[in-house]
Amino acid sequence: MKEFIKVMKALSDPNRVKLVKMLQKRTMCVCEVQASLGIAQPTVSKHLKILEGAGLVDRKKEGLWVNYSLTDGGRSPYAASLLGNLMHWLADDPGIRDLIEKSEAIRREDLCGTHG
Amino acid sequence: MKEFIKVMKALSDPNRVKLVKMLQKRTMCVCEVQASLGIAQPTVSKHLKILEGAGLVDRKKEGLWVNYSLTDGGRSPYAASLLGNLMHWLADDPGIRDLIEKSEAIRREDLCGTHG
DNA sequence: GCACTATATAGCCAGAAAGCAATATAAGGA
DNA sequence: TCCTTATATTGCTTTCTGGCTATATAGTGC
Repeated sequence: MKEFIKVMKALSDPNRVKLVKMLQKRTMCVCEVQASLGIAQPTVSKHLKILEGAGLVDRKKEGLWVNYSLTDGGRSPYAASLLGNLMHWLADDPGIRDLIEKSEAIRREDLCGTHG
Repeated sequence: MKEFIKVMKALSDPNRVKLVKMLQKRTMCVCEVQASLGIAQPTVSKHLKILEGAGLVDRKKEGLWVNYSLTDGGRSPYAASLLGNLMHWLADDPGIRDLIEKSEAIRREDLCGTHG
């Protein structure tokens, strides 16, 4: 039950759902998410932690950056099923459409210092 | 998006999930739910209203009683899908098992005045 | 109309959750 | 080592949520 509630709660926040929808398109680092959603960086980190705790998202540290991507759902059947449904759900939502379009134009190189 | 969030929020509370699992077995009135979950009657009404608002539950007034049942999901594809999944999800959860067993022994006639 | 009963609503409180600014951590390059 | 940078954590404030008691509403039967 606890696992189930964790997944549902994780997907009960608009910003976290948007995050999942963006990660369907590509792996993203924190600063890219921050720029896309227009919220503060610590808030993004918090959201990502909640998604990770629910088994919806994986983190992979690469140099200074941390790359987040959707899980394969292996850790939680609830997460797996919801992620599957979310592949098509909200695809026609205007807010999501705009966000995806916007997020696809965002590159970490343009946001952060000239690291690469 | 709003519709989706409403469904997810509705299913983010343990008592509401338990309620759905009980309604899978049979239609129930408020006082039966109250006795099963062991929470106050107004709290039950509030939960049912949230589930109804998300398109997960239907209400049908019959005399003094109000009978609640699961919807066919026609009002919301999100509700439909989640209700479908919840038919098997949590079936083996010990807490749910006990609750279902307990709730099946509860009859409105034993709870309320000798109305019938 | 009046009494009774099942449910809904209103009002309140404690705890959870989402947001931010400030600070700490960790990794890379000089 | 020291500086810079990307992310995480801390601490705080505000809003939302779940619970309760008390009261209102809506049927039923006299």
